[in-house]
Amino acid sequence: MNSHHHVSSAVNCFNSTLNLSLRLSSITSQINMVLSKEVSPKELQKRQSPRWWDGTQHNRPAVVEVMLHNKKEFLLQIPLGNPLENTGGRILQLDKEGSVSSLAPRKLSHAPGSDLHSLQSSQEGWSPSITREKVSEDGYRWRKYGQKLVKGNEFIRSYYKCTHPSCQVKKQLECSHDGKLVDIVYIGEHEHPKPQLNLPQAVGCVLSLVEEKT
DNA sequence: CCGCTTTGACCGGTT
DNA sequence: TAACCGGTCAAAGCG
Repeated sequence: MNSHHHVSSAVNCFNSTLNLSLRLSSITSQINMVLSKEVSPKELQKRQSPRWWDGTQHNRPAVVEVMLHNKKEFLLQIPLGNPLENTGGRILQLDKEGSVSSLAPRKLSHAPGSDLHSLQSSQEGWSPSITREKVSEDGYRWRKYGQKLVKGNEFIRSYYKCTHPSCQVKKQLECSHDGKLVDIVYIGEHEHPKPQLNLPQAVGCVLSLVEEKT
């Protein structure tokens, strides 16, 4: 629970940071993203759309190790000059052994009423439950408005909008065939409180940063 | 009936 | 200019 809280805080903190960075991207010189584990620039490039950076040396992101809430994290610093303005930051979720997961396979993906259940059940360790619950891991409600298999991508990308009236925040996620969450992108920032839930911590897998380095 | 997902079509930016 | 591609729309279907 404590770790949940920490994770949640970290998520919020970095979502804000990220979004702010994006907004001010014309001024700032870099964007930070939180990675669940260290990824090579090559791997990153593979996962990102080519629009993010062209893979040339000078555009390579730097992975920086930091301590965050007593946890070891990896920050990805992306040199601007990449057209990130419209895309938002990408938070990679490279789960190693299925620690993060649970998007049901496309057909089954209905998971109705998974709203609170999966969240609550996510107390075991923390199965992130980034499924299609209305109230998601980050505490907001999302509505899916599309999905697509992006060229060159191994997995299908799903598009979600925040359901809060007038909120324009979107997110994209990619899940592997067996339902494991692979990738999340948040676009924009919420300027409204999270919907009311009595969730202990609507934590989720926004970051699979639970490396529990002790 | 309502809110959501699904999914093919469409749009606009990029090459 | 056209082809390509990622993102979005919206009708249909579902629970």
